[in-house]
Parts: sequence; C-alpha cells; structure tokens
Amino acid sequence: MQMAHEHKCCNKQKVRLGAWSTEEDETLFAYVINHDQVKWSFVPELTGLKRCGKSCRLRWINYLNPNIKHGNFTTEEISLIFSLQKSIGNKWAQIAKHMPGRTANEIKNFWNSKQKKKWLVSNNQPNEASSSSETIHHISILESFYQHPYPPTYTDNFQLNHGSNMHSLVDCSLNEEPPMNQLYTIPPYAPSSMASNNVPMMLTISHDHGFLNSSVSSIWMTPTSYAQNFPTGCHMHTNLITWIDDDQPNSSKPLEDQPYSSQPLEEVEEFDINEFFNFDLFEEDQMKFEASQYNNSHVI
DNA sequence: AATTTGTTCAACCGCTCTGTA
DNA sequence: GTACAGAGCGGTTGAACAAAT
Repeated sequence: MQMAHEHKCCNKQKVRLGAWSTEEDETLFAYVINHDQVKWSFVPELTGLKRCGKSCRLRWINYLNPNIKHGNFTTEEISLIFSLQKSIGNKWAQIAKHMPGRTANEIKNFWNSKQKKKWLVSNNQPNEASSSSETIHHISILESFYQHPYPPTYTDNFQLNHGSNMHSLVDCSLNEEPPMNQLYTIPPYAPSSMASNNVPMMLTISHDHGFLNSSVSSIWMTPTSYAQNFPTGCHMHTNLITWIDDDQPNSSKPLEDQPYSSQPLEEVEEFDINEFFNFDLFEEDQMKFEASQYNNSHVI
C-alpha cells in the first residue's frame, strides 16, 4: 500500500493508492450491494474509505462485482475476442458487452499480452515467444483468423444482403465443425492481403428449414469483386446466430438494431448447427484453396 | 539457492463523453 | 450555447509472482 497523497481528481484530497485491503473491499462491497444507484464520487465520503471515487468504481467493476467471471478465458471466448477486435478495434468496453462476466480491463490485458507474443513470433524471436504451449495455442488461433483461412470443405448457397440493392449469392465454405460461440469463415478464397472492410452486414442463410440470421464481422473483397461490389468472403459469429421468421424483412441496419438479435445466449446455444451442415474434409478442396491463395498473392 | 528475466493483471492516469444547470 | 461535474474509457505502469539461468 502506498502512502496517502494528493490525488489530481477528488479535489486533491489525501487518498490511498495501491492494492486494496480486505477491509476496504468489504466496506465497498457492503455499500454497493445495498444501493441501487451509486454516485461514485460520494462513495468515499459515505463509506469512510480513503480512496478516490474513481478508484472505488474501478475496484467494483473490475473485481468486486459478483457477476464477474474469474479464471482463464475459454477457447470460445478467445475466438470471440480476436474476431471482435478485428471487427471494431480496441473498443474493450464494447467487446466486454459481448462477453457476460468479463471485464474490459481483463480483455484488454489478455489482448495486450497476446499481441506482444504475436509480435515476437512474427519477428522471429522464438526464445521469448515460445515459452509455453499455451502461447503457441493462442497464437495459432490468432493466425487462423488473421492470415490463414482454412480450406473449404463444404459448399452451400449463402445469401448476402447488403444495403438496399445488393443481393448476391456466394458459395459457403466451412473449415471444420464450428462449436457454438465460435467464429467461422465463409468462404476462405480471398487472402487477408486483399482489401477488406468492416461494414456491418446481415447474412441470411437460406435452408429448407427456414432462415438463419447472423452478424458478419468482416467482409473480404477481391479486386474484381470490389469493383462489382460483390463480397467473396466473410466471418460469422455462431454465437450470434438466431432464428428469424420467414417474413422478417431484410435490412441493412447494424445487428444491434435488429429486434431478433437480442435473443438470450442460452437459447442460441441450443441450436445444433450440425443438423444443417456436413463438415467432412475434402483434400481436393484444400488443394484448390491453396492454389487460389497462391494465385491471388501473385496477382496483387 | 540466488539472481535475473519474463508474465500477469490490478490499479492509476489523463482524456473523452454525457448529462445537467 | 456553454461550463461544469461525474462517469466511462483505453493506454500504461509497476508490484507480485513464475520461470529460467
């Protein structure tokens, strides 16, 4: 615990800094849990804590809040962090909203540590970067999203509805059986070196059974398709898949504005994607994919 | 066993955003 | 329209711990 000193906020009152004691935690917890509306700037005065109001707020939202899920991130959560970071950048608070129980600070810390490791790997500094198998695992996940879309294994028709006029059919390819709460790639023909944008889009998958709806986090455009305003690939979050009524009108609004996107996650997770897709791996597709990647990299 | 180096994560800082008078 | 206060956010720091030497 650091000595009390003048804080720049809090009217320059003397406040304590550093790690919180058990007693301080108990005091803050007891106060917040018993008050619906907390005015953080008044908390030190009302509780007797020698802390800045901002510090109290931070302690609550990052540690004391009983809704926080402590412990390591799951593979699904890591996937979601990578895909959301790619979509919206370092908007940690927004990313945290997609991950109940996780704090923006926790996600930011995770991202920063993994980014550092990725940098070390990309700069051929294996001694530092390969210090644990966990590191390699995380980096392989990251690489798969950023650089190496996996080979296509299955083809279906996916209907992309973009803006008011665009209404295009593209082939769908899935690299492997995607667990729920996972991101997968449709289709992986365009390498990441090609132009991409992050325009929010709605992806409608047409099937005999009705319609599936999902957010698309990023769209790939080849030079040709870009000229034609025709996306060749996209990322899709399986955890955001929801059923919609057949008469639900298509819309170009962002997902959060869609009434059917607010379905509880528990309901979403009950959906079994295996009922509708066959994820068998075909070697021929893999070769075709590798060839297209090679060709594209030499065209650009 | 002691020291150095690397990693994690809680906490701080300063800035921006938002609501209100 | 503007000034102010409080809340929120993202970048950064540094203490504590773990791993390597």
